[in-house]
Amino acid sequence: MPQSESYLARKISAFVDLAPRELSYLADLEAKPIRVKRGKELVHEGETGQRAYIFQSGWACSFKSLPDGDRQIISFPIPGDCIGLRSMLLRTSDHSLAAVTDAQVIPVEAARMKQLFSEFPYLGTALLWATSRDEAMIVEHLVSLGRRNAIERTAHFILELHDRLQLVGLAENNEFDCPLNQDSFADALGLSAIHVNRVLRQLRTRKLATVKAHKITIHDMSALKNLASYASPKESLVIVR
Amino acid sequence: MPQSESYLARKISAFVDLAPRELSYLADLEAKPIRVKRGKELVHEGETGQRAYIFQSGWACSFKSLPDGDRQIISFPIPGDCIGLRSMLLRTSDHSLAAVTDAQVIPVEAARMKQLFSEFPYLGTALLWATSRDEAMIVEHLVSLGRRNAIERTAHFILELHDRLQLVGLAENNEFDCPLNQDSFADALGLSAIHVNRVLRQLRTRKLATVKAHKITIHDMSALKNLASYASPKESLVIVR
DNA sequence: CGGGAGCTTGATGGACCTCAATCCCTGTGG
DNA sequence: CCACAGGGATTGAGGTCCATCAAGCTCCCG
Repeated sequence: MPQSESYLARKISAFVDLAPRELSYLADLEAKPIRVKRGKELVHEGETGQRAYIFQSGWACSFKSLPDGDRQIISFPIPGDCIGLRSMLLRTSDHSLAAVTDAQVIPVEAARMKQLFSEFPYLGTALLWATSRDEAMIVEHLVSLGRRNAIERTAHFILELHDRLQLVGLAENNEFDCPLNQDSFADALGLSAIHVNRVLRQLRTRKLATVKAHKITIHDMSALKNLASYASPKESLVIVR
Repeated sequence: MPQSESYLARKISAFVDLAPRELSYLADLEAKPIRVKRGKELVHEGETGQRAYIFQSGWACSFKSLPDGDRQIISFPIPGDCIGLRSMLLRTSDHSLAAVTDAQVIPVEAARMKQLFSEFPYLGTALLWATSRDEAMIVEHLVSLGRRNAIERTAHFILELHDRLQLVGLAENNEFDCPLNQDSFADALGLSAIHVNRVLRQLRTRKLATVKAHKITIHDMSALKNLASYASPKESLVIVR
C-alpha cells in the first residue's frame, strides 16, 4: 500500500498523539524496507546478534520447534507490528521468525533502537507499549491453549486476528484477508490440521464464521465472542508525556 | 532468610556486575517490604492503577480466570522476581496476582520506577532484562501447553522451577521446597488435578522425580531433561554499560 | 477424636489424534 | 487445450489421552 503514514504510526496514533518530529523520525526509520520472500526465515531460534523488525506488509509467524519436528506458533506478526524488541536484551533469540507471505520489513539494529530511546523517549515508550500489548495477547493465547477447547480456541483466535487487523485498517465489515492455511492454524492452536478442518466446518455450519480461500468472514460477531468468551482489548498508554 | 543482599540483586548479579551505587539504591528500594497473607489477591484482573512488585519471600501466582470458573495460571513469581513491569504501561491489568504462601513484597509505584530508569539506566536495563527472561519462560510455557503431552509438560515445569530457584539459591542438590498443591499444578499445566496426580506417580515410578509434601526432588536430571526436551536458559545481558 | 483439605485410585466417556483415502484447485508444461 | 502434478482441503474409521464422576484414603490441626 502506498501511504503517507505507516501501519505502525497508524496503530500508535490510534491511542496516543505523536508529535510531528516523532512521526517524521518514524517515517525516516521506515523509509527503506527490505523485501522478503514467502517462507524466508528471518530469525532462527538460538541465533545471536539480535535486531528488531518492523513489519510494513505481509504476514509472518514466530514459533518454536520441538525435537520431534512439531512446532508451536507463538504469534503471527502483521503490518504495523514491531518484533523482537524484548529479545534484543537477550544474547540469543528464543524463537524463530519466518515470513508467511512475501513481506516488507524494516530491520532495526540495537544501536539504532538505543538512539531512538534516548532521542525520542516518548516514542520509545509508545513502542514499548505497543509491544506490551502484543505480549498481553501471547498470554491470552496461553490461556486458550490451557483452558479452551478446540472450537472456543479457534473462535478466539479469529477474533484476535480481526481486532489486530482492524486496528491498522486491514479489516472491514467483519471480513479480512488471511493467508494462513489449516496447517498454520493447527500449529498456532495446538491442534491437528484435520481437527482444525472439522472445527472450521462447524463454525461455518453454525453460521458464526467462514474461513476459506485466504479470506475470513465473521457472520455473527456477538455469538462468536460469546462462544470464545472474548473481550476486546481496550488498553491505552498510561504514561503521559 | 536474613541477608545482606536481596534475591533480586543476587539474580541480576549472576549475570552482570552492578556498581555499588546501584546495589545500594536497590537495597534502599527493597528496605521496607509489605507482609502479605497466603491467598491475598494483590492485583485483580482488569484493575487500574498499576504498580510493580518485587518479591522478597514467598510464592505467588499470576493467572487469568474464565467465565466458567476455570483458571489458567500464567506463572509463579518467586523471590527475586519483579512482576508487573510490563503492565505498568497498560491502563488495566491483564491478569490477577495472588500470594500462594505468606509473602513479603515491595510495591513499586510507577513514579518510583520512572525515577529508577532515569537515574540508574543501567540498573533499569538489567531489570528489563530480568523480566524479559521471565517473558521468555512464559513463551516456553505456551509451547508446553500447545505441543507437549501431560508428562512432558509436567517434567518441563519442574525443571523450570528448579532452574529459577537455583538461580536465587533456593535449590540445592536437585531438590527444592515447593508450596504448590496438585490443584495449582493442574491450573498451570492445563490439566485436571486428577491427571496431575497420575502423572506425578508416573514420574515417581520411573525414578525421575518425586513431588510431595512441599518438596520436589529430581532423581535423574538428564533423563528428565530428555523427556521434557528441556534446554536450560543460558541468556546473558547484551547491552554493555 | 472429629473434620477437612488434599491426595489416591478405579471406571467410564469424550475430545482430539492418527492413519488412510479421496477430492479440489491451481499452476505448469506439452 | 489438455494432462499432470502437487499442495491443500475434506471425510471416515479407529485409537489414545485426558476429563469427569465417584469413592476412599491420609495427614494435619484444632
